[in-house]
Amino acid sequence: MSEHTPPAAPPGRRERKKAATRVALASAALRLCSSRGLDAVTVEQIADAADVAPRTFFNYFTSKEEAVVAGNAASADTLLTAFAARPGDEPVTESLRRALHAVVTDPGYLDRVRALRSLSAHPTVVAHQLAAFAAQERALAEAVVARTGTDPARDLYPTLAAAAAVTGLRVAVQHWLGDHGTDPRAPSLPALVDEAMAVFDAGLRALACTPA
Amino acid sequence: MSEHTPPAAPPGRRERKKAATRVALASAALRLCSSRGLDAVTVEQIADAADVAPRTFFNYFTSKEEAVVAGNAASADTLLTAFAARPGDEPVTESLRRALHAVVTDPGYLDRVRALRSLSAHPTVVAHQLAAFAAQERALAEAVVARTGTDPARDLYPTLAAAAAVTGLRVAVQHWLGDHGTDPRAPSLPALVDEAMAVFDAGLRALACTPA
DNA sequence: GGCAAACTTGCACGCTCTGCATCTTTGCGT
DNA sequence: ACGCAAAGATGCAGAGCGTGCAAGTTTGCC
Repeated sequence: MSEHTPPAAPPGRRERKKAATRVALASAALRLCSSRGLDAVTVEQIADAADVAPRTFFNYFTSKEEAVVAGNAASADTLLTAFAARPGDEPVTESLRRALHAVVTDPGYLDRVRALRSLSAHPTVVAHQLAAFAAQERALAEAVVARTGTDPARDLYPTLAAAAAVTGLRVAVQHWLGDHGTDPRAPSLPALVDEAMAVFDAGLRALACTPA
Repeated sequence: MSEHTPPAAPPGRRERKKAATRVALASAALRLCSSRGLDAVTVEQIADAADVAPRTFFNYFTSKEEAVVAGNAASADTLLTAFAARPGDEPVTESLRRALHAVVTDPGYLDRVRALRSLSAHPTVVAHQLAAFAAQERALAEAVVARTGTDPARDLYPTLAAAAAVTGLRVAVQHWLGDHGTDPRAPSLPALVDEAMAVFDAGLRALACTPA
């Protein structure tokens, strides 16, 4: 997610090491858990794989589940960056659609989605995954507020737009993971995203025209 | 959620006791945690309040969080029942809107929402709350499938419609909880639900007309 | 070099959650 | 009514989780 630090500041060695440790823990967690199964992996094993003490794990994450879904922060960054890169006079829904495309066409994203798929049987993982989505949604809503100058406390629009985008992404990915392999000519992920966003497009444009 | 048991079967004493214990545990968990704070409450205290052994708690729920949000199953039932009660020739979006009204006008629902509000600072509770929403969404999608006869593996519509409804509910409640008390003439919860569903209405109707 | 802040690590402790064995209750047939 | 079998409740033990605390170690900076 977006830290409120100066983005132009070159991160020092300490920051880089911290980030590296975080990534190492998160990827080790995802790799181990998706291959062996969630409950067959202990925090100690994850810490060993990342070459830190077990105690250190809890300086970064409060639970296995949190570490497993931590990679979603990368998608959130992709989404926010891509949204911010769109021209300001473009309709918000179009910017959102393009930003979603940037996410789903990122090869790393698909790898993570596939790895997480095997863990979708674990309710706690799913729960934390949804929490990550919610965080992404909040950040996106803020970006929409910044773009449109609306007041989120008075206007439902930015929250709804962000929710629609994240929901579209979630439904598209869910559907894509579901019937894949069964149907050789199944729609592509970007096409599913388009289909989902098309549903929300008209309504959101209409709402955008009526700020209080 | 809907058990696949014959609905006309009168539940025996055993079933009734089980249901009573479940409710007792869930309400004790919500009451204790919302008043004292989540981490100030142990499973043992919840079990004591429900007058069962600590071990028994885990025969019903796998964690405190799950028990705290268990009351959402009631909302899910309200939603599904209200949706099923709508006439079959009514547009699905209209049925969904009415069903959502049935949920948010249920006084018990508002009590639970308010109680849960104080726990929204705990990431694990929020995560499980979102998981409950997702379960509600899945059940609703099945109901839409049954109503429309669409194929969820091929058609995005039922999943998207259910997701839109639950998202609308979530955004409306979230917004309603946010600026309440600050603005005396804030919109009512049903009005917010209407506003959210209005955004999704046109797009969903258009999609509904183009099944493969 | 040396200081202070930040990070890592080890330790201890209470709580969570599960598997297993046992006991009690419920449902049901005779 | 009796008794059996299934289902639930309970106790116990143990592995693992998650956190506060008090070190030790590294980093940034003057």
